[in-house]
Amino acid sequence: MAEKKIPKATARRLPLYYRYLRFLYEAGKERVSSAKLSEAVKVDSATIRRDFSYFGALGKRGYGYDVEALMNFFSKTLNQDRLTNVALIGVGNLGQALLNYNFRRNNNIRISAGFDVKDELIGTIHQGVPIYDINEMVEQLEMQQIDVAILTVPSEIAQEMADKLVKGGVRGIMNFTPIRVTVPQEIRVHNVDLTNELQTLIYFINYYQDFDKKEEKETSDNPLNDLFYNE
Amino acid sequence: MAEKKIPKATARRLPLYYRYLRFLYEAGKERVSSAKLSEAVKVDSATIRRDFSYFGALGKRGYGYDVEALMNFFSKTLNQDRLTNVALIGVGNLGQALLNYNFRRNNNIRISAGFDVKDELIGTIHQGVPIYDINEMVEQLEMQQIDVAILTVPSEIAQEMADKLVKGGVRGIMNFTPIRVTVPQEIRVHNVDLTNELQTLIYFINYYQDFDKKEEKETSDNPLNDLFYNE
DNA sequence: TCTATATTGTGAAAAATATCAGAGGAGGTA
DNA sequence: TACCTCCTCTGATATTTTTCACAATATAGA
Ligand SMILES: NC(=O)c1ccc[n+]([C@@H]2O[C@H](COP(=O)([O-])OP(=O)(O)OC[C@H]3O[C@@H](n4cnc5c(N)ncnc54)[C@H](O)[C@@H]3O)[C@@H](O)[C@H]2O)c1
Ligand SMILES: NC(=O)c1ccc[n+]([C@@H]2O[C@H](COP(=O)([O-])OP(=O)(O)OC[C@H]3O[C@@H](n4cnc5c(N)ncnc54)[C@H](O)[C@@H]3O)[C@@H](O)[C@H]2O)c1
Repeated sequence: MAEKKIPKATARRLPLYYRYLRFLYEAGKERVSSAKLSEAVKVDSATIRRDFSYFGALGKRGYGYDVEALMNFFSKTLNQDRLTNVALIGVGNLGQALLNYNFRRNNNIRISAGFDVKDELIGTIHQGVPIYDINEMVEQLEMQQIDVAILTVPSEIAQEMADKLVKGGVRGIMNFTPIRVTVPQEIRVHNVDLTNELQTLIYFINYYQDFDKKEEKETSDNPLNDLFYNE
Repeated sequence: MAEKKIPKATARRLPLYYRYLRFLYEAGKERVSSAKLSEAVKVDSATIRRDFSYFGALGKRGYGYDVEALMNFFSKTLNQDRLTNVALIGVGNLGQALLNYNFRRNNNIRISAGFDVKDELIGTIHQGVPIYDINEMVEQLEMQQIDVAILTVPSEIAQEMADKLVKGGVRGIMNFTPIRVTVPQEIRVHNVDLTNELQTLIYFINYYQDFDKKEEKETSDNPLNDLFYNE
């Protein structure tokens, strides 16, 4: 919290930079330029330099950035040294996929508890993660001091579950349901709206197709990967 | 499509508006104001009005918007009347979750073919969707005239698969791998980077506590308006 | 040491997006 | 009809984000 204001757009790209720096480090690379980084993450090199500059002068003119140092810097910035336990609410289709994956490649994120209503799930252990009765959720969240949750329940009960999460002291929710839940302002919700994402993609390819016919040139200077993340 | 330039930020919100309009319509509502819509989708009402205005004057002063008319308008705009077939590349953890879901609530999107290398999957039918050998992909994509693909393969082969998708004539890719693939400029890629998303969320709750975000409405008396979100 | 080369860091400008605020139209009421 | 309330539409403005472009400077090599 010591940093000054880091623009949100920048914050969203940090994990991306970090991931690639780790890759470079593991590949034995010692230095990297913003131009090289740009190729890999598909973000304009000027944007990368600007992003880095919010954290001070991390590079050397005429040289670039030291991979290990930069990686370590972002590791700290992104709390890579501290494990964040995450709760999974709704161990269905999507929930199980996430559970199996469990962010394996990251040392700092781990789903540590699942919650569901299904009897056949309650009490079992999936991938080393215990599944609890949803009725024990508030209690368990508090006991285990979990402050991030992934919401993968049917949309009908999304708001109800969000309320419970808040009661359980959660501070961040990654919401996969199509419902925009209402929570107190200090709670952050990131919506991952896959249907929306796909529909937008379809809209874009049709929109740009028609656009091409009319204004030939438009696409040529259009950077193609605008990272969509969903705000 | 006769529209002039629709801002990308606006385009990304269209499916959200459409979804809620459908909901209102099914609930028998005839009219809706930007303020009411704003509560549900958690987008500032001025932004909503501005978004709509790019498509012309869709509402009436002092009245609001006619739910059915607006819904139908967006239905056309979003190609809801035409089915878009989507290919699923990599029928693993995540792929199967998506396949089971298959965007059921949407009449215009359907995963119509899956591709994988696993012998036990090839030739089978999941949820009515045939799974083909990955080696037949280019051929099948062309034959079935598929132009959108969901990429859920191991990251190591993400680029290779993207190249094949391009060869198969796909115009849009929803990429779940952490790799930013390189494709010709006319191909659109939407990256859904779940790990990034979660790490960003954690970064936000640690560093942004509550700055930004203004006040929020905790209650909604209208049972229709249990639809909400944040950010 | 000097020079050529590479590449950062950052003011300034541009572009994109969000928000404010008020004129004015629409509908309801008496 | 007169009047009140609601709420869109939009010009103006604010904010955020991206990009340009170049002086500054570190390194490598002669
Ligand atoms: N699966 C996808 O590909 C996909 C895509 C887009 C959006 N979504 C959204 O993600 C959410 C989950 O989707 P899914 O396909 O995994 O659904 P699912 O039905 O497979 O899983 C939901 C899980 O929640 C559990 N559940 C039901 N009621 C509960 C309760 N009261 N408390 C706790 N758990 C409860 C169910 O037992 C089930 O295990 C849905 O809101 C869906 O709209 C999913
Ligand atoms: N599962 C998650 O929750 C999750 C979260 C974040 C990111 N991801 C990313 O999504 C992608 C898929 O994840 P997953 O968990 O579903 O992995 P997975 O291993 O379960 O599934 C991958 C599938 O791709 C198939 N495959 C392998 N090689 C192939 C080839 N050459 N051609 C065609 N198919 C091939 C495999 O047979 C398997 O069915 C990965 O890149 C992963 O990093 C997944």
